[in-house]
Amino acid sequence: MSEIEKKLTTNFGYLFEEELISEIKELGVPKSFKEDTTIIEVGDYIKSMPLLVSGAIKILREDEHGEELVLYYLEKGDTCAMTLSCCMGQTKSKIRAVAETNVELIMLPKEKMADWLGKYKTWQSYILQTYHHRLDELLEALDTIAFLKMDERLFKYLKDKAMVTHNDLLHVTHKQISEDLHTSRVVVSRLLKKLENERKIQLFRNSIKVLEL
DNA sequence: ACATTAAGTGATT
DNA sequence: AATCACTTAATGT
Repeated sequence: MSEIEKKLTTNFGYLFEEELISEIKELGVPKSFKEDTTIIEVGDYIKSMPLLVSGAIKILREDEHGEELVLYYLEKGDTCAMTLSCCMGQTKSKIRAVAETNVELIMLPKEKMADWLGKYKTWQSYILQTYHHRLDELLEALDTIAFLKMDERLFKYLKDKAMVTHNDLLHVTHKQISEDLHTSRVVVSRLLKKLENERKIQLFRNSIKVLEL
């Protein structure tokens, strides 16, 4: 049994019945992406659906000028709700997915999606749960942008990032953060300095340590 | 030694 | 919170 198959069993074994797991093993194509590589670009047509086996994926909204904004992260056991709607309809992706860490995926042929919905109860509830979960995350992202001030947004961003990477030391520059939050580098630098004075983080060149988790 | 990139800061809108 | 203009510090060639 391959490494990825083992991980599949550990991460999804309790979710799916054995039959479904073995179908996934048979039909799924393992794929991996290195940190910081783009997995899905805005406008891509989706031909298969990914199951996230390990690592974390950052989901971004992007406007026509390439200006971006982080929406939420996917972690192991998750799948992409955007892909689901793209697989069902024949629409293009409206989001960008970038590997936050090294990532292992299993790509499932989209033709099977509808089949499995009828065939496997566990699959059905997994898909519904995914939609539910994503809708929640999206609302949370909306609240963050609408109601939180920039300094709170920034601190939340850092905490989320530390959470999905399982590491309180973040390798990121002020410029990258400003792009993810869709603001300017100067603002990020100033607010980070403020957070450091409040003993919530520690600043280094090219990295930030989150103290209050 | 020089160029480039990251980060800090005052002033203005 | 954004932008400009400038400085300082670290890093690469």
